[in-house]
Amino acid sequence: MTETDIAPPRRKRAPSKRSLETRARILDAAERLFAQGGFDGASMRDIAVAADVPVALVNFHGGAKEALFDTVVARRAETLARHWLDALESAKADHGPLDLRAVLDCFIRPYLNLAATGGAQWTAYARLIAHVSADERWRPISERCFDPTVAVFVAELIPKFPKAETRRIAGAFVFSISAMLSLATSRWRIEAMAGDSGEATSGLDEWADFLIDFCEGGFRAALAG
Amino acid sequence: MTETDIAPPRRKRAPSKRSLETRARILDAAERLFAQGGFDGASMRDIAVAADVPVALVNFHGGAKEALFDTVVARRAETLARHWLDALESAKADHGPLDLRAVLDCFIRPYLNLAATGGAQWTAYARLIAHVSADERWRPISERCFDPTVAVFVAELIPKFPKAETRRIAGAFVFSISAMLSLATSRWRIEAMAGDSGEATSGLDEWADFLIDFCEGGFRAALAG
DNA sequence: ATTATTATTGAACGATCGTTAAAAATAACG
DNA sequence: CGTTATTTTTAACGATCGTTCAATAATAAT
Repeated sequence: MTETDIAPPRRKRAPSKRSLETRARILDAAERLFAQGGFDGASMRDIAVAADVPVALVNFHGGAKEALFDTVVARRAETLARHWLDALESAKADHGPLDLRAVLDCFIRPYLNLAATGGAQWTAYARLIAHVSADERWRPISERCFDPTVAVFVAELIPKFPKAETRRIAGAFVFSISAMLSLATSRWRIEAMAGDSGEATSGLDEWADFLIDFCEGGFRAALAG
Repeated sequence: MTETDIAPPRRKRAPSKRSLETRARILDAAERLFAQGGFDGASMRDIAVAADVPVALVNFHGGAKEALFDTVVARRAETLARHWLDALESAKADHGPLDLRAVLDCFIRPYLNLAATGGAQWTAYARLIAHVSADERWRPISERCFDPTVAVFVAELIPKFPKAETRRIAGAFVFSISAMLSLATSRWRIEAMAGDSGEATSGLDEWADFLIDFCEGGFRAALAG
């Protein structure tokens, strides 16, 4: 029982509708700005301006800055995890035991779909995850919000490579995750590297298929035998 | 001829040896702290303390903060590029025309080698590159310092996939780069995901081979046909 | 409608930020 | 050595940072 285990303050009344809207507006603004500039790149005042509220309200609804960051990341984590796990379960229900590609598909496609077609907030959240994933400082958040789901997928892959060490399967999955995040956060880089040539712009599904091809081939080649 | 094209101030005397040492100490400290916390995560005062100099000296030797960041990134860029291109040329000289794996090897291994065995400063620099690569804000630096070399490698790969669009080859290379950076910056994540099991820790070369296997397989699978 | 609780506001706190200016010290050159 | 350019130091500037507090307004509960 450390000092951090303080009991949450007891509420005596339900929060008003307006208050909930304000809170949501603040969290949305924080999500957008944190996604854009990371934790240090967004200030509480920037967030307040973006949410169109006085600065003190950000502290009131979000707590201290680190707590706000934590709240913003955690807010959609469960929904995203459910998307991931639902994809896994419904794929199993539809096609029986899953092969490697199907497992990768269940991880990559829901994320890219939400990032591209889930609205501006999910687009921001997808970028935010990249920040959390890149900075060791947020490892506790990662462990709490994402690692459990990732562990499910890794566990799903282990029996498919009976001769491979778990460490390597996890490594290949980390490679896949980083490639996935790079696709969501820096497609501009890819398009730029291909030159200004007017090649037809690819859609989401095309890139998703391409990425899944890449990861599947990577898994097979790196864990063969 | 814009206002930014100001002529560099003419020197009338050679810089002293002590001054060069101080400058190097400052750039080294900035490199370490920028690598750790990114541009916004490191303050000029932190850098000054780490370099054991007064704050004003950081400005004197490094200029404004953005210029300092730029200088730090550019400082080792040429050396790294030469490592990359030398690997390419000497591999060609030794084995004639290179296959896919050899090209990937020439890109991945020099980077990982420098990151792991090039000393603390190169380890920091390897992490710094990940920051530059992840933040669109530093795209000009990327374009100037790294994109030319990357373009050489992509050009080397194009004839190996005559039926593939350049955009896709570039995409697969970006996937490979992000996986490579993730290996240099977050091996802790991989080791953590594999569980606390006491599996023997892998060395650099083992992980490098593994990553190259992964990328080669990814390229072949994604660009097949 | 009254009251108790929550939400919002405006202002301010101390700390730290990047940057600059002017002396003081150091090193290079004639 | 004496002179001059360069480097280092010390101190301070204004701006912005995260956070807090006392007030006022708004709202749910009685």
